[in-house]
Amino acid sequence: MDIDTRSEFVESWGSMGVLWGINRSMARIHALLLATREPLGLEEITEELDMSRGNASMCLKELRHWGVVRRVNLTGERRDFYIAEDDAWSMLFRIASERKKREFDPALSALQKVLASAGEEDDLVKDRLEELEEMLRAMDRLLQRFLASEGASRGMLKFLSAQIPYRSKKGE
Amino acid sequence: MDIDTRSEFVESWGSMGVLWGINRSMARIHALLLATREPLGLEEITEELDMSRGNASMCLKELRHWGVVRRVNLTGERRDFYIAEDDAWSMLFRIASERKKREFDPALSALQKVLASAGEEDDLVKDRLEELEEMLRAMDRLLQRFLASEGASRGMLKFLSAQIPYRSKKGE
DNA sequence: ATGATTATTCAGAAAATACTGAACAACCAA
DNA sequence: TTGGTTGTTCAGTATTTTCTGAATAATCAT
Repeated sequence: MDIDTRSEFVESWGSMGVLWGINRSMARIHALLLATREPLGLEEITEELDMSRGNASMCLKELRHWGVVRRVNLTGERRDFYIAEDDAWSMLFRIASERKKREFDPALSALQKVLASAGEEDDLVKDRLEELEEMLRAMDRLLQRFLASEGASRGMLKFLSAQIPYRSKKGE
Repeated sequence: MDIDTRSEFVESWGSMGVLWGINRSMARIHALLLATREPLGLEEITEELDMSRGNASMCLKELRHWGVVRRVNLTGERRDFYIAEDDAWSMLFRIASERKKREFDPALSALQKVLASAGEEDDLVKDRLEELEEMLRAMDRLLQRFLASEGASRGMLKFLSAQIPYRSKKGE
């Protein structure tokens, strides 16, 4: 694959990462793995993306935690290698759910509390906040519809997992 | 309105602000104006939210720039006062559009370039990236449908803008 | 065991972001 | 004009976030 094109993709994906709340390094690593056929080792990643081992290691740990990246062992290789999981949806799905829970839902319920306590005399405020609540609920529905589509595009699991000749490792 | 409830709303809205990419101070000011019947002056805002005049002034400038807050003049008052615009949608609409343009669209086109340059031999990568592209386009459609609903909830423009024959005083 | 290789952690450095406050500007009234 | 009041700006500061790199841990071969 064209190397310039790939690095442009890596950087774009890095910028977009903030949209779903992951930092640039994580998103860049994820992009690199997505765009690469072969599993990559820490060495290759730090080299290609020009970042420290420590940072890369931490990012990979988190990416694995989100279920977005998997660690594999190649026969004859001592080092660890990493590949992107096949369903990129899961990243969005999990991270978005998490953020929704942490940031969205509290605001929604606070708003509903305000609404409940707004006396009838507060017409202006009440109308405005009702509109706001409607907006949040619209977002909620939209988000849910989006998240519900997770799994829709599964099924093309003709993926690396099996075909990479690898041996298992304890403590995985 | 219950003061505790209101401040809880202000803080929640502040946290949620980061979701659409505005900072805490801006979102808090916006929330305060949304939850308040009367127009507020700089003084009241800095006092209630405990922030500097400079910060509040800058935030209000930006909020006006996004078309989310309006400046009004009260008869007999020399100072400026501020109210939240009636259609809170516009905030999301404009900010989301902007972010989409800056962060989303470049990633999508970079991805499409990668796809175009991925040779047929790269089956694995290609499949994976096609799935990714599909995901981004799904988000695109969703975002567009959401943004298209702007205007749907207009029409309750029974608002402050002109009427305000008002006189506010410190120590309400 | 020892040494060689690779992985992880985390205290501190660096960078990015947000905020303050004082200087200045704009405005008004007398 | 002057003096008083309010608004805006921005250089510097504070805070938060991200990254580095050296220390440590883990693993493997011999």
